[in-house]
Amino acid sequence: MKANYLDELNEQQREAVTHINGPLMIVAGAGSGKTKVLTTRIAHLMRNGVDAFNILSLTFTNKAAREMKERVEKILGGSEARNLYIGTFHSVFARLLRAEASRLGYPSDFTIYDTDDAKSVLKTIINELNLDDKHYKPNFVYNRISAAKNSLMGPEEYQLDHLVQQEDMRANRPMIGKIYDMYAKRCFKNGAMDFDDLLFKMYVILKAFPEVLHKYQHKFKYIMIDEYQDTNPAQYEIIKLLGAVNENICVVGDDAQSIYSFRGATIENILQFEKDYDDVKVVKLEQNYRSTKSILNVANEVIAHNKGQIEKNLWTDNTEGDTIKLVRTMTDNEEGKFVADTIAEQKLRNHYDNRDFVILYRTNAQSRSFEESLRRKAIPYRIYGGLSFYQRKEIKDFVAYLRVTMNTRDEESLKRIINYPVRGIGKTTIEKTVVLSNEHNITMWEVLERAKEFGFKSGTLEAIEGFVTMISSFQAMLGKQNAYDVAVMVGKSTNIVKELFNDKTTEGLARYENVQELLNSIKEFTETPDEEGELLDKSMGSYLQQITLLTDADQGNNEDSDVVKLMTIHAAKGLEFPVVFTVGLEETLFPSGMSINTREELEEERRLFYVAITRAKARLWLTHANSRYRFGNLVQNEPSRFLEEMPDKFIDRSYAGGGSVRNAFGSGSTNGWSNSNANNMFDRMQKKSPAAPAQSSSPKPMPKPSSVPVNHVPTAGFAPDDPAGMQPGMEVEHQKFGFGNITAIEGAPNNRIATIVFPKGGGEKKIMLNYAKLRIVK
DNA sequence: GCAACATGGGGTTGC
DNA sequence: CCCATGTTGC
Repeated sequence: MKANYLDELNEQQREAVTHINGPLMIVAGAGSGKTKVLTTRIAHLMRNGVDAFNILSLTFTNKAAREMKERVEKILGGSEARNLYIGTFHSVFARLLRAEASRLGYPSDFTIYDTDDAKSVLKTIINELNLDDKHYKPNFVYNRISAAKNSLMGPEEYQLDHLVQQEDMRANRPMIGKIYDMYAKRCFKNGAMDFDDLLFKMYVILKAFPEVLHKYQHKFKYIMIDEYQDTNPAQYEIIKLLGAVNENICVVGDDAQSIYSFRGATIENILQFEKDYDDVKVVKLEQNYRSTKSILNVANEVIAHNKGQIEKNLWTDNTEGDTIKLVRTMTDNEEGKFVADTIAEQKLRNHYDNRDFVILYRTNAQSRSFEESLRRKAIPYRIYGGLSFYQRKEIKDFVAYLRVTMNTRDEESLKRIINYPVRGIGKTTIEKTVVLSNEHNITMWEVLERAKEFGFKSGTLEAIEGFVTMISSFQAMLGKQNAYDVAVMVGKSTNIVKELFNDKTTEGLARYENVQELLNSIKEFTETPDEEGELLDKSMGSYLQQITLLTDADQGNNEDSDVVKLMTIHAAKGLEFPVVFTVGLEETLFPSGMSINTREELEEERRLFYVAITRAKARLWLTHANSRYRFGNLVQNEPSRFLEEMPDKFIDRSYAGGGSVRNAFGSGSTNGWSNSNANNMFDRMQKKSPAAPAQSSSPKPMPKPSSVPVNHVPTAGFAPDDPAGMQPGMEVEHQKFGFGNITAIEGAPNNRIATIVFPKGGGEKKIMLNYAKLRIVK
C-alpha cells in the first residue's frame, strides 16, 4: 500500500478518511473528490486492522461499484480488496437473497423480473380480473406497487391503509390493492422477485429472522453508502437494521444532487441523518476540483433557488474559464445541427477528442436530432440508455430458456418460450395449461410434465413432451457442464441460432450477432479465472441474476473508445466531461411538464439542472429550441425558467462565435438567428431588468444582446470590501456594472446572494457575494 | 400461426 | 413521429 495516501487529501477529506468508528456523514459537493475519499477510507480502514470481509460498500450503479473496487485495489496495491463487499443495493441484496430467500419459500435460483417482465405479469393479472388495461395501465399500476414496496408496504397493508385507498379511489382505480395482492402471490408462485422485492424481501427477512440479522450485523461491521441522498425508505430501514449494533455507518451524499424521488428516494434520509444517531460526525467537502469558476458559480446560483438545503459553500481554485454559452435555435433539428457543428469546431479550435464531449438531455427521446446531425458530420457517438442489451427481444427469448431451466416455476419466461420457436403448442393449449395449473394449484411446468394424465391430445401431447424432455436435458447438463456449454446446447436444441443465422435481413443479422454476443458473455463469465482465494459464484443462476441488474451503461467494454457520448442527465450523475452540452432547456421539457405542479417536483428538476451543469469541467453550452416535434406535430416551447435563474455575469447569452452558428442557422430561414434568438428569450430577460437600455425587438440582422454593458470604469483605487458586511439598502460599486443599490439578500449565510439594481449596468442582477468584487459606497 | 396492415396511444428519469 | 398492440386475410 502506498504509505503517503493521506498526503494526497485536503484537510476535510483527510478528516473523513481517518474517522474510523461511529456514524459519519460526508456532505460531498459536486466534484469534491467523493470517490477518492470513499476508496481511500476503505483502504484506511483496512490499514487500521479492519478485515475486508467486514466492510460493506453500497453504490447506486454497477459502474460506481466497479470503479470503487478498482481504485481500492490500486491503493492497496495487491488483491486484498477482493473480499470486500462492494456493489449496488440491488446486486448485493440479490446475492444475500440467494442464500436466504429460501426462508420465505423462494428458490435460491429465483428469477429477477425486470420492469418489462413485471409489467407483463401485471397485464395478465389485470386481464384475469376483467379490468380494462386502458384504465388500469400496467405502467401506472406498476408505479403504485413499486412506491408501496419502496415504503415497505405489503399488499395487506396497502389494502388497509386509508390514505392509500383514498388516493386510489380518487384516481378511480380502487382495484390496485387487489392487483397488488395477486401480483405478489403470482411472483411468489413464479419464484420471482422484481427489483423492488430485492430490497423489500431483504428487509422482511432481516426483520423476521433475528439470526439472519445477527449474522449480517456481525459480518458487516463497517458500512458505507454512496449517494445517500438517493436512498428510499426500504434502503434506509435495511441500513438501519444492519448498522444497529456497530453504528459504523458512513454515508456520503449531496442533497443538491438528489434526483431519484420517482424511484422512491427521499431526500429526508440525508437531511435527517444527524438525528438518527448520536454523535454523528459531519464532514463537508466543499472544494470542487472539477469545474471552472464560471461553471461553479452558475451552478451555485441556480441551486440557491431551492429551499431547505444542507448548508454548504462549494468553491474552487480553478481558473475562471470560459463563459457559459446560451444558444437558442429555431427547431430541434437545428439544435442538433448546432451541437454537431460546435463539436466539430471545438475539436479543431481547442484540440478536443470526441470523447471529451457529452450531450445531456432530459428524456431519451431527444437523442434523435443529435444522432442525425452527428452522423451527417461523421462524428462517432454512442448513446447510453434506452434498451439494455438484455432487454432486446432475441436476448430475452434466449435468456427465458435459461431461466426456465434454472427455475421451472417462472411462468413469465415459460410462456415466452413454450411456443418459440414454433413447436405446435398454441394459444388454446397454453390457456388450458394455465387453467389446469390454477385448478390443481400446481405450476404450469408441472402440468406440462404430467400432460399425459391431463389428457392432452396426441399431436399436442407430443409437442409438450418434446419440450419437457428438452428442458429436462438442459437441467441434467447443469450438474456436469458449465453455464456456457449449457447455453450453447440451448441454442442448438432449440434451433434458435440456426434460425437467426438463416434470416438474412439486416435485423436478422443483428439478432444473430446479439445472440452470439450473449453466448460470449456467458463464456466470459464462466471462464474468468477465480483469483487466488476468491470463490466467485459461477453458476448459471448467478449469471442470470447479474444480467437483469445490468443497465445499458454497464456494457462498458469499450469505455475508452473515442466517441461523443449522449445520455440523459440522470445517467450522467457521477461523471464528468471537459465539454458539456445540456440541450432542450425548454418549459415542459426541462423542467418536465410532469414535474411542475409542486414545489418539491420543481426543486428536483432544478437539482437535475444542477447535476447537468456540474458535469462540465471546462466548457458548457446550454441550448434550447424555439419549437420542436412532439408526437408528430410542431410545438412551441418557452425557454426554461431555469435559464433566468443564472447570473448574467458568467453567461454569454449571445453566443454566435465561429463559423458554426452560421452553419447552424444557415439552412432554411435566412434570419433564423435574429428572429429566434432576439425576440422571445431576450425580451423576457429585458422585462426583468427595468433599468436596462430599451433593446427593441424590431428585427435587426444581428443584435448582440450582451448582458454585460462594460462601459463602467472602476473608481481609481477600486478595492473590494468584505461581503460579510453587506446589507440591503447599501450602495455598492461593481467593477463592471458600476454603481448599484442592494435591494435584497437571500441564500445561506455562507452563500449569500444579493439582488442589486445597477441603473447604468443592466438593471437588476443577482450577485453571489462570495465571488463578486464589490466596494461599499455607503 | 403468421405476415401485412390498421389503429391508437404515448406525457420523463432507471436499479 | 414511433411503437406496441389488435385485426385481417391467407
